[in-house]
Amino acid sequence: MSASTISRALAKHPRISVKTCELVQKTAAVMNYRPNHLASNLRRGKGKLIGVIIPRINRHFFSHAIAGMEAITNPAGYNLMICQTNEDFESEQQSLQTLINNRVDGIIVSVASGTRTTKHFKAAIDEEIPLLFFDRVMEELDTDRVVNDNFAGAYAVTKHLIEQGFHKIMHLAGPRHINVYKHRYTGYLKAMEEADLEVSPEMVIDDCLTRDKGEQFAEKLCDSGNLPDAIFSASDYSALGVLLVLKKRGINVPSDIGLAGFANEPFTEFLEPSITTLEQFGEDMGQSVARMLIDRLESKEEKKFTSSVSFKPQLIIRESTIKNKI
Amino acid sequence: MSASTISRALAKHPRISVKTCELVQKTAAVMNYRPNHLASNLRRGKGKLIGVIIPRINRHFFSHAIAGMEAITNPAGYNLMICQTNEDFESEQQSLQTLINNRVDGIIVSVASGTRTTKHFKAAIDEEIPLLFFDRVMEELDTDRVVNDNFAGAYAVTKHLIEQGFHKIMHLAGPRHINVYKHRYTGYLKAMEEADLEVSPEMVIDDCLTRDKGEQFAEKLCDSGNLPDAIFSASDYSALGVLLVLKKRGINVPSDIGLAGFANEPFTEFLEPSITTLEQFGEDMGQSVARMLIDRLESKEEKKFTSSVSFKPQLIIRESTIKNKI
DNA sequence: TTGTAGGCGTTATCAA
DNA sequence: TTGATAACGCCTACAA
Repeated sequence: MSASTISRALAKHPRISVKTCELVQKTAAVMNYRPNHLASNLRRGKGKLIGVIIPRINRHFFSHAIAGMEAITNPAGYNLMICQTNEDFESEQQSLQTLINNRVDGIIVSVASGTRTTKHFKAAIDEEIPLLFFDRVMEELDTDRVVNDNFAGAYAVTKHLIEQGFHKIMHLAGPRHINVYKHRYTGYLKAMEEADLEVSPEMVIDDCLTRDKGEQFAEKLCDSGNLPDAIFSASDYSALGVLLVLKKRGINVPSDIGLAGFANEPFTEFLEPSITTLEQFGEDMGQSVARMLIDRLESKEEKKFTSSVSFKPQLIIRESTIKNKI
Repeated sequence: MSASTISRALAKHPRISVKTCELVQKTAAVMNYRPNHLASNLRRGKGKLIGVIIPRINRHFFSHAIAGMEAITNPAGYNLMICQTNEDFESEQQSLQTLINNRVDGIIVSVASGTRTTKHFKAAIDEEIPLLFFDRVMEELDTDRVVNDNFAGAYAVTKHLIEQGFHKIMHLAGPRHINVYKHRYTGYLKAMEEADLEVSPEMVIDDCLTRDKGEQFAEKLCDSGNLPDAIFSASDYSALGVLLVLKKRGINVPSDIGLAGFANEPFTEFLEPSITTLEQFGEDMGQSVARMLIDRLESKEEKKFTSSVSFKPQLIIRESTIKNKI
């Protein structure tokens, strides 16, 4: 029997008799045949490789996202090539080149905070390598994407704070050129506006996403003596920093000041008080984006439109925002 | 100029003139030549692929380990193919087959807790695929490995507890057929023995590694009314479970009972009291094992002996074991 | 429905 | 020191 017949039988090609097909499959199993992916890859010019560019592998959200992607890509025969940018633009640019040189089948990107231009992504687009964004997107580019509805999340938590009786609510923000932080900001604004609460410029603190930054901010805030009713931080880490300083200073959360974060980092559950935050379903999002890419890669007709999936973060209400214990 | 000359020039083959070599390099750069890894892989019969089998990607320790491995393998041109076992033996066996079928260059394994036999690893050894163990090893197999010195870690923390005046110290243990938990157990035993402290069988609780198990254990313990002086858990998660129950029951840590965990999970720092534990340097360990594998793959002469690196966990003393605050 | 033949890009071997 | 050739194993256009 010729190699081509076998190849076709194994690939379940339609123009092959059922009998032959079954015979081949059985014989292949018996003689423990394993197709050589390397040869197949060369022939097809594709490596069954998916590139992933993320800020950091070992953050809670991203490690869960990777787990989700692997869960989809591995059984489908694709490998992941994972690159970390550490939020650095140069590194992102370089990772992209590496992936292109490796002839990856597709690229999933979560943009570094240092990135402000889309030029480097053109290289992938020029090579006709499908480019998908995950969580952190370049909104100017019309590509497949899986994101969080950060606006809804921020809106929900701010509204919750307001309903709890907090009125002067400050916001610890991230760089506004990143969709994620922009939307957390606008969601906050929207909720405040709807409640007729004023947001003066000094109520929004820029570039305050880390524990250190949160601590510095809280120290200054306490020194000023002019406390808000509550603080909604775009990051659990800066919320952590704030809480630690407030506790040190003897300011009670939530009775003196409410506090909420974003991302449901594991530690938020165990702080005292536990911190209200938003769960982001990283694993599901990872699965979703991987499925989206594989669909695009394996669908017969070229897809002419882009898909966009948005996950709604889940508000997790904890002690730090429940003003009046029952 | 012939393809072979160019190939040799690019590979810096010794039998090629310096002039030609330079010319080729320059020309390649000018015309933006990118070698096709796929073809090279086929020819060499190797895919520059490293398989990784771990219990779970998204655990703190393992996600850091992966980050460390990527940091080494990526620049060296290797990709990682990551498989999760979820501690299940079947899944481990299957992952191993998948990796072998993918013609990986080498395999790094952290054994699932469900695994009790080494038979399935023979397949990799038969195929002459280098097999390395990471953290969780099969001690019967003589392979390259990178591990924690769990004995030293457990010994150190137990000794610390004893020095703090805790004498009746219980141990929450994991499955003894896994080196990691066996050594945490024996390290504990050794420290107790050296201090002439008795360890009766009921002082060692088997299969108590999760938050749930820790809670169940603590409930029973409290009901019994017979509290030890301290508890050393082989897992931060069961230590967490214990702490939550003790707090609920109004038992003070550390003044009523001391508590220590293992692995320095991020939440241990923020619990109240913060928990004494051991840091495992996952990222460094990941780098180390990746380097070890690449060395083996790329060294000219076949290595005839196996390497073993042991990292010493760092004792991190926190509130949960400081009996007398100053 | 099946077989034949050629080529994907690289590299090892042999010959020049 | 360089060039020609073959082969890695699979896939597909074309022929039968």
